[in-house]
Amino acid sequence: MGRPRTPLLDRERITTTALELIDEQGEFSVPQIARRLGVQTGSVYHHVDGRDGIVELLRERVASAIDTHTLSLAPWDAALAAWARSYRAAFAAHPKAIPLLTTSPVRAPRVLEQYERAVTLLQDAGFALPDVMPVIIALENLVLGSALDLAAPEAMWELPDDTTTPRLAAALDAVGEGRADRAFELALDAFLAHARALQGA
Amino acid sequence: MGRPRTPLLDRERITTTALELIDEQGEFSVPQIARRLGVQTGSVYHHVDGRDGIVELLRERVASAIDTHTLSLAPWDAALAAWARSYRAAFAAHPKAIPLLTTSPVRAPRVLEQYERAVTLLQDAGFALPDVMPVIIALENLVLGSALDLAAPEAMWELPDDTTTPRLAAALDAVGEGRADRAFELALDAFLAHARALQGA
DNA sequence: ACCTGAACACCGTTCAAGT
DNA sequence: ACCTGAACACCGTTCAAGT
Repeated sequence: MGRPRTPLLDRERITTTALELIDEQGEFSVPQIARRLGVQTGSVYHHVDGRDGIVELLRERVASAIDTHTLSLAPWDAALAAWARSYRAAFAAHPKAIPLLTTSPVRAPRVLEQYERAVTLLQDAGFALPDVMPVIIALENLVLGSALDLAAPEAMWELPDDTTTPRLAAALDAVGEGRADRAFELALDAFLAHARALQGA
Repeated sequence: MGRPRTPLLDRERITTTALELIDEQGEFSVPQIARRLGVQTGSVYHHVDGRDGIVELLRERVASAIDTHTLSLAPWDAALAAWARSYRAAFAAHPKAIPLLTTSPVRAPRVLEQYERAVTLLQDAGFALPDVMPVIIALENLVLGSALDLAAPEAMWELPDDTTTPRLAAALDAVGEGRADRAFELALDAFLAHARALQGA
């Protein structure tokens, strides 16, 4: 067949298809993507830096849903809280992708820019320079840890047998639905209170 | 050859070999394990419930390093703090295994028992039942999020170009070595302070 | 019960050949 | 530059055959 008049593939469509596959089945493979797009497996490699490259594109795609406007809010603690919620919501929109995206470092420029702005926010708010990154990383840990919890909703705490862990079962029953959300909000509250204390010192 | 007088394989050695492979290269495969143990690939399946079963064994192995004695400490907040540190340290001992272990639910009895004890600890300390699980899950999120940060040490924040994110680069320089540890301790402090406040209410 | 040896479907990646 | 078609090494899993 050779080169088509107009390209059959592009990074955009490859990323979209990969995300669809993940949303449906929790996984994706290069042959699966090619099949959906009616193309040979090898063709995908002309647009993308291997399977890892596709994961990187997914990271950027998911992160693009984070509302960067949040970092312009005032005061600074409201900005941080809104950013964290939006960050978590972006990942929560694709729960099955979370394991894939949280395991390797952030390189996407779009994401790094957000960290740059967060640093500025905290410096302007009067945080000591050595405190800035620990605060941001602690918040990120909180978001990602909570996102992991979201990734395995009920399964995460599906007990094999109530009789071996009766207290755990009772405690789980007492929380019910918004379990993951409540844990996140609790941790976020804790974090913000501590950050405020740190700002003064 | 048929059945040997004394078994060539057991779950213990399979788990150990898988963990060795992960520590060395960040991955493992069933054929690799078999090769190291001088055995055919298929033989492994006589002792283990597939590749996923090996991951489950790894989860239990790593979790077995958590010091359960910590949950007997007093007062309750000291117990929680020590438990969290030991939990994190157990994962930190095998950083390359973290992505594999944090992505799926906890089923190992050994781990569930610890949660049972944590529930008891908090109930005895006077926490309202609906508050118990959010507190524990928030702490777990903190531990796992921080463990993920440990999994990709320098790589996590290796900036491609200081000029595009100068403030981020400066803030990172200002923290240096104990970056991940400081973020964890900061988040843990925040969490404990908030938990103490919650206990009264 | 436990191991071999072979098989199967699937994967990631590369590459000459075509336009 | 972009796609095909075929190839390669590797993977997870199963299973008859042997002891």
